[in-house]
Amino acid sequence: MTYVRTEGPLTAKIMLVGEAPGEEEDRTGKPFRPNAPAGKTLNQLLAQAEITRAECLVANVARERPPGNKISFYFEDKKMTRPKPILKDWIATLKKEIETYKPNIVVALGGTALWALTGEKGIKDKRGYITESTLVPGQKIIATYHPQKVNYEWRLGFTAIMDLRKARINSEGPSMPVDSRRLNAYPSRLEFLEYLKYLYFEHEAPIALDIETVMPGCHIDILGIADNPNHALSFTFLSNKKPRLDPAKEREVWLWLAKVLDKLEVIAHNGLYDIAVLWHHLGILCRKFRHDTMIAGHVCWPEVPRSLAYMTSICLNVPPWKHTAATMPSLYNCADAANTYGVWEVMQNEIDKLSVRDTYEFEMSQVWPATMLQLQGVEVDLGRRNTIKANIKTRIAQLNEELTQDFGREVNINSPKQLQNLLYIDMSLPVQYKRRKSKYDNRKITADAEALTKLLRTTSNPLLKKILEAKKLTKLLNSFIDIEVSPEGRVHTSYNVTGATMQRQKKGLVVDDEDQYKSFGRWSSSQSIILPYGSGNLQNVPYTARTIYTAPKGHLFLQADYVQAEAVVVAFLIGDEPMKEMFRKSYGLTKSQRAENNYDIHKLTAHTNFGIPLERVTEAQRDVGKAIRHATNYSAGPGVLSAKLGCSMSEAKKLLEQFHDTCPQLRLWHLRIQEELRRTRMLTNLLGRPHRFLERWGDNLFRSAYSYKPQSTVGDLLNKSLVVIYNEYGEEIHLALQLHDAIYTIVKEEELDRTISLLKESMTVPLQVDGEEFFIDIDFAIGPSWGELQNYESN
DNA sequence: GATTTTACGTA
DNA sequence: CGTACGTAAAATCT
Repeated sequence: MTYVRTEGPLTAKIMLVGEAPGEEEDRTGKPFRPNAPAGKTLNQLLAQAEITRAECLVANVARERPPGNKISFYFEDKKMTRPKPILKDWIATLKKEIETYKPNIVVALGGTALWALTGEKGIKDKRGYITESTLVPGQKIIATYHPQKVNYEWRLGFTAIMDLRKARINSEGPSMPVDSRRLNAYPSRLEFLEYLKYLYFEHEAPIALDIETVMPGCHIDILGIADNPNHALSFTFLSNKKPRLDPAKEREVWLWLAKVLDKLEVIAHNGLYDIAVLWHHLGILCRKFRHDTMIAGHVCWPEVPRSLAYMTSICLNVPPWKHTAATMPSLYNCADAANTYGVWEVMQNEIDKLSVRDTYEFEMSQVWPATMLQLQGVEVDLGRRNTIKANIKTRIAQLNEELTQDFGREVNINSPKQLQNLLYIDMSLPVQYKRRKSKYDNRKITADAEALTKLLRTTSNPLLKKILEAKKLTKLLNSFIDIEVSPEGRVHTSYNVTGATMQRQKKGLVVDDEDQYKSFGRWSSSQSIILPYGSGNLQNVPYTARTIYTAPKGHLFLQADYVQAEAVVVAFLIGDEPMKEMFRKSYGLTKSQRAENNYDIHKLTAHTNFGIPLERVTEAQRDVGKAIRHATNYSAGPGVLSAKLGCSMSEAKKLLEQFHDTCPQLRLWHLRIQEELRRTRMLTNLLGRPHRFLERWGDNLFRSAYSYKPQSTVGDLLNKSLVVIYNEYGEEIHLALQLHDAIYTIVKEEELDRTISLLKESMTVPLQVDGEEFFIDIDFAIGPSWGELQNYESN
């Protein structure tokens, strides 16, 4: 084993510390070799951060390559907190090197280096902030992701580059950055009142607002305001969930706050939450909420985390503070407010630099209908709900009883493990594997619905049919029928304008959630933490469960949905003339008129694919057309198609080839998308929303990119209409739900036709591809509940 | 008790 | 080698 020495000029301002040598490092005795993956990536990241590697000291914590490149080898315990003696020695060496060479800043590359320098774990939360080392007290450090982690998760490269830039900026001297913020976390009531009066009478610029809330119910316990990035006050209303002030005195504070919020423009981070709570609990309308840093983050960097802690690490040079949430909540809140202000100033520039102001304002305008929909909720017909619930329960019990008889014992079919054992061991059925995302992934045994369906098809075993039915009903019951409703008999959902959920309840606290953060401009829907009633997500309720949502007496559920929206966009984007022709001809026709004329995209696909005259395409052939169209639009493979159609792989392959022969435009368009990506890694949808893709160059990136323009155009189109309906006709149109390409309203029967014409007018928005204008048709359907909608053709 | 995995609902 | 989203129950970890 070669000892890998620290490399670079001894007078370096920046010292980079990695984890351990790899194969190439072991061979050459030098750290981060450019011909090894991690070294290559490190060099790329440094170049982008404008750091000259030759001017840096480069070291590793461990000086010899561990077996299998596994750093855990050097630890006594699995959690990697107790180093073995050899690692202790190396850390002592590192300490000595830092003390001797005195770099201005040490960059910890990855979790192991962070731990060695500070004793702390959790690179994701600790990265991006300038802190002091505990290994060498007084030594300035910053942590970022290890280059090898960036290799595995390419999108982290953006973050690593930003962190390295911060390191460069902080490398001019050894001293810690000056923190000039004045955070007043414990003002007296009079002091806070004075501050509110000052804001009301003298302050003119926007203020940043942040609230902390306690569960259950999201009552405000702390409220912070910043009037600039360096000055904030936080006032505590509740301690141990009890008011600190007597009601009259507390009311005075809220009254002044309401006056301030009525006068000054407000900046917030995920202000959707704050304004909903202020309105719901206090009746305070934050009418000048104009700026949101989370929305700014989403618009500027759609594939990057959007929590305040993350954005602050990228935008500002302030100390970390999120760890103070539990111990010093008011100071934490105060820093939240100040940092929100600071991030906002930076993002203002970024918005203009990236020319995304229109998209930003567009997302801001969605805040109001989203808030209204969350607080309003949807009524549940409890009588109906209970009937359905009882019926499903009876059927499940019956099926379970039969299955127990059939198996000769009790089997929990909702347990993947038990079901697999039953199918593949007890019943000796052929083992089914999950479709892999990549051929390099391991094959995984599965007993999911797709596997069961396939087994049912090949073996015709009636047990499988029962299992499928029981599983489906259990899901329906647990997720969508057996739900808790509010005392008012309603359910609520939180619509997330920036796509993925950003906050959720954890141990009673509201925390940021950063697991997923990619969004193409469509809203997501999740459990409202203010009004936690219902199944949470209202965008995935199955048709059978929708019947429990009924319109009040004398009212109807009205659905307005864009017809074949994504397919229309695809047709015009790829320049498929027969498809465009069909959509042009059918535009403005009613559903029945389209049917009479065989204006049907899937029939058309079957027609071009099999050469069958349009009017002679059978239902079965149409289904094949539909499956092919679906598969090809999103560049799915033959595996998906064969599963969908229940045909063999070779048949599916043939169908796909046939499709591409008759519709070469699609593949050409895919190539054009690749070319567009190659130039700037940016795609812009038909409504001007840009999206910068951060994933590694390859098929996954391409597939994601192919779906971007159609999906996000339709999402934006619908939200654009929704905002118009809310702003222009909010008083007379009762909006109920948003479902990506459909808007649901509740109407009085006598106002049906007028509402339809207003909706039609608001939803008719022109789109353009290469100067050619087109529209997407709108269909209407009505019914007594969300689940019983019938096509409605008004005059 | 907390976190991860598996499965599954919608567009 | 569809994508995107959120949630429930089981499995697994600590």
